[in-house]
Amino acid sequence: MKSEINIKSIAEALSVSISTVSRALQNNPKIGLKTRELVLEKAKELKYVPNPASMFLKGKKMFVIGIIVPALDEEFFTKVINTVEDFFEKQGYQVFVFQTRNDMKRQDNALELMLKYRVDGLLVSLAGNTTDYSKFKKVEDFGIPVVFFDRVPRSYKSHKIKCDIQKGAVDAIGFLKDLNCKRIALINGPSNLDASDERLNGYLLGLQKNNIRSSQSLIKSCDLTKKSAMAVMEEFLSQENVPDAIFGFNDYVALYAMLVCKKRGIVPNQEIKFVSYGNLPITSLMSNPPLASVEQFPDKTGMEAAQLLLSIIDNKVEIDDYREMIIETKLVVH
Amino acid sequence: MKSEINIKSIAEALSVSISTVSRALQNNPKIGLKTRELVLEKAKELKYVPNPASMFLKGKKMFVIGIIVPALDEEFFTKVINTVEDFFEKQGYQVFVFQTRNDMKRQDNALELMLKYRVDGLLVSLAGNTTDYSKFKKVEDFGIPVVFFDRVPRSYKSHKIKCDIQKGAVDAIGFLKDLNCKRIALINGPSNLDASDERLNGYLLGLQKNNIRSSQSLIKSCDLTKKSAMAVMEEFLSQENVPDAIFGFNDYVALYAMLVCKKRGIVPNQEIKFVSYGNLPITSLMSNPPLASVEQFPDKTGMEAAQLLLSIIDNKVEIDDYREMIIETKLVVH
DNA sequence: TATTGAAATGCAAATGTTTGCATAATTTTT
DNA sequence: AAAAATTATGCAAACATTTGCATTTCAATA
Repeated sequence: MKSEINIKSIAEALSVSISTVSRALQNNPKIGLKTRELVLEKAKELKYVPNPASMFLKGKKMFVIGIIVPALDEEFFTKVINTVEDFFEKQGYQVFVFQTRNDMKRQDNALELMLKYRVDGLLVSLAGNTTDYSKFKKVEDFGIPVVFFDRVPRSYKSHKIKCDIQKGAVDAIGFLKDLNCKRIALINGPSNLDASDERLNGYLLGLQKNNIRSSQSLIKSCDLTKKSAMAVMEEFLSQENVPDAIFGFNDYVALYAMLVCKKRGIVPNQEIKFVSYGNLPITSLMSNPPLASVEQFPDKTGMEAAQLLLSIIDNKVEIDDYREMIIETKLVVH
Repeated sequence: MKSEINIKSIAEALSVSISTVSRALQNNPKIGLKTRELVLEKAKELKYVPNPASMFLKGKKMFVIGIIVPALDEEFFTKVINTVEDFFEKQGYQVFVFQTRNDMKRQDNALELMLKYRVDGLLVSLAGNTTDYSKFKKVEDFGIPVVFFDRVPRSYKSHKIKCDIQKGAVDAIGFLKDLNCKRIALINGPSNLDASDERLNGYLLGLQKNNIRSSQSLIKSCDLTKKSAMAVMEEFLSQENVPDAIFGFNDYVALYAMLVCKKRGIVPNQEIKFVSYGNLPITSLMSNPPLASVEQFPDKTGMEAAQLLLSIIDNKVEIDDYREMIIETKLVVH
């Protein structure tokens, strides 16, 4: 009901055939210059907007990429998005964004939308509570390639670009050991995240390598919200075995934990040292950022994921020739 | 070429007519229960995905809303996005996001995409360098309603939800006056932004109301990047007339300016007081946040914009019965 | 002038789905 | 048992555009 101008309207207004109009609009050289100009002019005059239906009917490419992230208010993801956009724009694609806010239902809806809009490819960082991958299967069965990045599925077979979380953890623990920390606590993320598992493993491995005894009382999880992270920190400060270092799931968690210290008059990074993941620019605004943070290179992650996706779209890599890539991490000391 | 499964495949597989399949998939009660179940089962088995072409051909609603913002890494916009999503999800719509990164060309591309995908409505916060509104005209002529929020066009007629920037500035200056500040500097945004004009006007009005003489040397602009904001602050500190207060375009600008102070050993908010716009949660993580910040209520902005857009979509408000709304601001002292 | 060749344009089929109308099958009523 | 009412299914047109093939138009050549 929106606009009733179609190529037929233009054809009638100019007394030419529909095919002539169609070809003129595509700048087909078979159409004479005069006719072509007339058509283009009339199209503008009538405010013609092509109906995408035929694109879908004829199975044409849409030149659109979808990117699904857990959250838009995490700097890591916006950095990835920017890189992906820059890359695909150069290739003539547009990128649109969808956030799941860590909800699988929203994620599934997003996948249906991508299917409906026939995107040419999909980059995904998983919602935290993803338990069922059938929608991803559906998308891929349909022929739309999916590349996971950062928060990648544990067992589901697919293309994956992830960073070496474990090595980052080992480095971080080593750094704290050198500062003579002995009671290093981990504020981890939710247990259903693969990323949490890897942090825990890296943390334990790091302790082991540095001959530090691990303790159940120094390992706690939060759901990554401010409230939850602060509550966990309160627990640490209230218990008998008070940590002398905090290893945060990411910079935000560390910053939230620091807030609790400040509230209690404890100056961060003195009695209690902080390290975390992300090395996000936001920390550069703080007077007391974490002493060190594991850089995860969102630019590189985004670039690798985008390049892999394009290769699959261009049939240079088979859609089911699943590739995995590990992005190196680096502990950055501030 | 992606998937060749259509309702015809299902119809043939079950030896029923295409119309029966179509109706069964729509849960049309005219179709017998057994048939319906058979069809649904077969559809799943064959991994049928409906072709959106017919939606477009028949002019059906897509139940999709687009939202275009200048940047995803500004907390204000992600908050608006969250609110808009929550609202529209309840109404059965999906929301997809596009960022322009303050580039009009990207914005125009995004508008073409919205047209191509036939979104039911559009929420837009303008790219900084928007000079030409013809693409917006095109979208609206086509019948897709557009509601601008926060960064709204100055002269282009449209639906607009914006906040009372000027009053915020006057309040902020009053606050600084009470702290005995006499040389209040403004670090404004780029001059092509309407939001910059309003801040300047509010700033000047505030000075006037408080009997403070304005000075050209206390007004500078940056392009909102960290580098640019810090450069401006350097200038202020190097010039003869050193400010005793900084009024920042937003919290980020103020935080960047504070970094310069710290680098020079000046403790922020002592010799030089800071106030800004946004009252963003991020400032709560700082040990020295701006003394006060003008809250712009992203939730309210998003909600009002979403509600207005829905009213237009539902034909409760005519698309060209342009509404404007001013969201009150509030100076929040930390 | 007739013939050839090229350029410009038109016809009609094809694409996937919905839907009003028609028909067929079944059940209910007389 | 026949007629009427109900239920289930099918036919075919409609939607906007593209495109292979056919046709027309016109200019150039023989």
